[in-house]
Amino acid sequence: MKRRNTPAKSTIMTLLKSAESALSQDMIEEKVKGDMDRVTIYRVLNSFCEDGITHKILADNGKYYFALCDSCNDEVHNHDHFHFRCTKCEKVECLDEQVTIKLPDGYVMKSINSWVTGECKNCS
Amino acid sequence: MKRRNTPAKSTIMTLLKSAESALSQDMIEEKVKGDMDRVTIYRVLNSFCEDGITHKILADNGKYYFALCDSCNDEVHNHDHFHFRCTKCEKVECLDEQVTIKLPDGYVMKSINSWVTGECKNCS
DNA sequence: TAATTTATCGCAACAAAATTGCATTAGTAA
DNA sequence: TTACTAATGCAATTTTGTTGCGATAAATTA
Ligand SMILES: [Mn+2]
Ligand SMILES: [Mn+2]
Ligand SMILES: [Zn+2]
Ligand SMILES: [Zn+2]
Repeated sequence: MKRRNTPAKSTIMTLLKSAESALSQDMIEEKVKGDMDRVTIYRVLNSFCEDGITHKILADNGKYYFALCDSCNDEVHNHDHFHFRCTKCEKVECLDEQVTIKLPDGYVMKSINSWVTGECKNCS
Repeated sequence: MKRRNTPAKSTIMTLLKSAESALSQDMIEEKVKGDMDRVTIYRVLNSFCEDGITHKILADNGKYYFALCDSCNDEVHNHDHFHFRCTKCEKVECLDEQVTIKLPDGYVMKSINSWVTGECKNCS
């Protein structure tokens, strides 16, 4: 299954690159409304994730946010940092601060998903 | 809007009380299957949350989990601890460890939602 | 450049989860 | 008992995401 470059992919990729924050499914859908089909957006985003170009994170509002992978390698996505979601402007960003936790004996950690909700520095 | 005591509410409340862990929407639905309508379950759970009797937390598997509020009072719900979800037995539990984070200047925290996924001490 | 291959697209249909509207039932207080 | 209306069950609807399939077009080859 060889990938092909298409207008749909370029458009979405440009959106993700120009976004200073992670974009949710419906934010993307809103921005490209009319230009491409709903299904195409889903498929493009999924293919990006499959290819390790983006990752999706589930926020505490129930929505998936997509972001370009930066310091991730092909195999390992590293997101053990806090994510911040602003309830005013709805922007999502990765915070520098790493999540640290000491689990009780016998517990094995596979992944972490930590969200802080509030107001960002532009909105507070 | 005065609340009333009904069989549906008692049933669900009993389930929550007897559960040693938080229950997801569909776990509850499974247990009361046939006894009451799906819609009623949704409405009962929502009313519990509105009244501050329970809180719901969105897990990183996309499901909502409901738990009785323990050390919360009417106004303030305090859940700034890590939640653990076991991928084998699917149990969800609140960990003792508090989440600590120092936000960058200008950021205001409203709430925290932190999940660790892995294997619990019974399953590892 | 033209033909070939098949990834991708758009559209319709489908599916699952949750919500809403409304007529009926039943909890509560007078 | 009666009156009031919260709560319920059921159907319809909304929301979100998936699947199937014929048409389109990106990439490769001739
Ligand atoms: Mn990544
Ligand atoms: Mn609570
Ligand atoms: Zn903001
Ligand atoms: Zn377990």
